[in-house]
Amino acid sequence: MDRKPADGKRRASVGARRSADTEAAILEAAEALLREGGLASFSIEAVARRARAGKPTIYRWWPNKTRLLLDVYLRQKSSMEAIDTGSIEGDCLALLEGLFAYWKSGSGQVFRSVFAEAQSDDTAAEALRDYAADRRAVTGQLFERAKMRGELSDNVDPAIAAELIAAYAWSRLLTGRLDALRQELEATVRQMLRGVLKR
Amino acid sequence: MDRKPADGKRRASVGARRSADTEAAILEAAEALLREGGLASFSIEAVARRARAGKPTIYRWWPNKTRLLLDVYLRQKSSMEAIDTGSIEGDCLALLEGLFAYWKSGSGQVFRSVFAEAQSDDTAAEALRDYAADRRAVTGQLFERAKMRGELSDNVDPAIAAELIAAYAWSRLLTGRLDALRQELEATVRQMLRGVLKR
DNA sequence: GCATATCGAAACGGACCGTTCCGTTCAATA
DNA sequence: TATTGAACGGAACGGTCCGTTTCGATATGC
Repeated sequence: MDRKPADGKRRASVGARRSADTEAAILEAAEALLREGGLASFSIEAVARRARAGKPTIYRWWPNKTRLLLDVYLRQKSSMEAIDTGSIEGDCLALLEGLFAYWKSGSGQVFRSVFAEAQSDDTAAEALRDYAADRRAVTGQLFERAKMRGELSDNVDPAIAAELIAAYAWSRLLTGRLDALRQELEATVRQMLRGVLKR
Repeated sequence: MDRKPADGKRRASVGARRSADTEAAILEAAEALLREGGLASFSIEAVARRARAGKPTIYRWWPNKTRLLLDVYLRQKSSMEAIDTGSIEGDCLALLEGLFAYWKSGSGQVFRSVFAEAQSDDTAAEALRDYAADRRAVTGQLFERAKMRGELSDNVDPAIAAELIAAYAWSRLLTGRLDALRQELEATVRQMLRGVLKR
């Protein structure tokens, strides 16, 4: 007995190894189900059927349904190329238009599912908080740059600005209102940047 | 046979009528479950157990779980007294602080559950859109009033302003970040109202 | 060959949804 | 007051899903 190494680590490679094909098939099936039917049609059983995999195989590599959902979500390449239009107004518009188009292409369903899951699952909530903080940092750079250019007031907090624009985009996604006209987006961005107070 | 009236309408009142006690017990049990454990612990079976009611009784009056959730949600008294501090900055601060305190008192779990449900259920999504539009109208009045007072620029759109502040509050709720310090809220409101552009 | 590890298929217990049946209770009416 | 129809709670149902267990088959390293 006790044939394991003293350090407790499993031996590296005896026996069959994890099938990369199966892993890919599971992730692709899960993503497809989410994009097509959202969280309602996303179940481990449906993923297994579609991937021609066994449920135990899924549970061998993912501890539960939420983790699989998060894996699909985090695996999505942002594919958001760097934004730099030269003005903060142009940057914000490009950000929102790019985001809305990306979400409308199917990824919105995945993101919405993560949001839904995060309302009752702690691990999903934590993952979403981490992701949101990361996005705030990235978007904040747009405002940092604009500040460097002298476009913004000196006492502006880029993190707050990034949070406001992200909150707007998310609320549009989560209430199913991504069909904003260009003109509407322009008015919103302009008011967000200029504020409302009389000057 | 054919003892029903020719117009097909049911007779108004023969037999027992809907028990107001039972209806109240069901709604109270449902609300309590949502406030205590969120959407995860909200099931028709649990509601029936807690309300000492039969499942068929619930399904007799509510077509499905989502409608019962929405009924609990819409029955919550907003209890939000009218806001009028004299300045738009004070109004926005009072709005956010009141909202956060209200949500922290337990109602936040109910609202979060509606948001989660709305990500995969169309009737919940529609109800949420309607509610959001209503809130935009109410909050927009704060900005209308400020405009009347001459506090705001003439070309400000109160609806956009209301949408931005609601989006900020919701994103805080949905990502579990209601613990904003007073100072943080003040900075956010100030930046939202003044904008970020150099003037 | 033999031990180990993976795989898919099938089945399981448990929870829940939404429905059906049953016997009881309640209230309007004849 | 007796009758009648409607609402009630309890029990059970078929179905779906979660997460687990068992099984036989297959792939890999010693």
